Amino acid sequence: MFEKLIKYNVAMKYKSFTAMNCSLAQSLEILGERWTLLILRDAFFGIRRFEDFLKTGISRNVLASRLKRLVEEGILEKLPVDGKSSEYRLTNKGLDLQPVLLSMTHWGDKYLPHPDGTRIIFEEKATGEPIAPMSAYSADGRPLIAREIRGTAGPGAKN
Amino acid sequence: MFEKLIKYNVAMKYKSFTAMNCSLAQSLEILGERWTLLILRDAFFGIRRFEDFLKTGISRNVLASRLKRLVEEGILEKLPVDGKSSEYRLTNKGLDLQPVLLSMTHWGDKYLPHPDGTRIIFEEKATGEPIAPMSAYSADGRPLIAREIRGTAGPGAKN
DNA sequence: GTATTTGGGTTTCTTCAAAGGACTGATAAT
DNA sequence: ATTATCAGTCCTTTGAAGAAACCCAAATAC
Repeated sequence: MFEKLIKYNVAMKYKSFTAMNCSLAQSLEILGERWTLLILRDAFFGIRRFEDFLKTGISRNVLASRLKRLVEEGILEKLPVDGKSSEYRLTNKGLDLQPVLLSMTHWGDKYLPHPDGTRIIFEEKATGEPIAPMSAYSADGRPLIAREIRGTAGPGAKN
Repeated sequence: MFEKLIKYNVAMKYKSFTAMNCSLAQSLEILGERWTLLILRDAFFGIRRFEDFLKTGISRNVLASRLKRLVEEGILEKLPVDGKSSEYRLTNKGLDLQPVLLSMTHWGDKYLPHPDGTRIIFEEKATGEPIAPMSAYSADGRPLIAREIRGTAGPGAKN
């Protein structure tokens, strides 16, 4: 009689992607919430404080909820600073999201451009040269386009 | 008197990212809606029909709304098939999203793995070799980690 | 040639999440 | 002791997701 309540209502939320057994779905379960990737973008640009993340335009309650989740997932770490406030910093897991952010940014640069030109140029610190546009590469370093790649089931594929 | 209606209610939705003048925000305005990237994943795996996209678990009304948007944005094209049904296919603009999907998938492979191993292996059709993990590269082809890259204002930066 | 199925949606209803503003509590500065 | 700052929480309103029912045109079955 209460099965439905117990099974569905305990933590009822938007339909979860985790049952999909697809790494993209697993990633989107965390990264796909509204504002999350923009918060991470800010983190990559050096933002660390709650009040500074707010300036992006997110509301306080949503920011609090996203930061909590990102800390739980080990993407950000929360560090207390002189008793009063605290800082959020990217972990290595978070830093490894840079290809995700760069891919989306480059795609936006190409297809949804600003009339005056590129908004932000990503360059190698050491040389000052712009980085290459994000692309897939073969194991031996040749750029690959979509049609040259196929997906095949690996050991963790749906059984 | 009707200004508010006209300005805000015509296409009132969640707070838009388009005013941010950031290519990532522009991309997320389209790609950041729930289910959108999973629909595109399916499209990359060859799904083309409404009823087949449904099998991912999305509900009909949301699927209809996402497909409509993706067609409007030129990411998918809708082609009539023998009078009755129709097909959705990736355009070049859509195919260019592969780095986005691969980056998220590789990150998920690494940090949210299936206990049995990789779920889907992406390989080069011509050689059968797995592709390289997604990474940023310098203009001359050296892989770059997050800390080696910085963003600087380009001509389209906020004025 | 009418009846049924199929593909591709739309409508309606309920529930959940985002937006936004007010409020809180703990530390720090005056 | 009073005010300001930082980092949240709480509350209300509104929009979007989920689910199921309904719709309609074309094809197919009988």
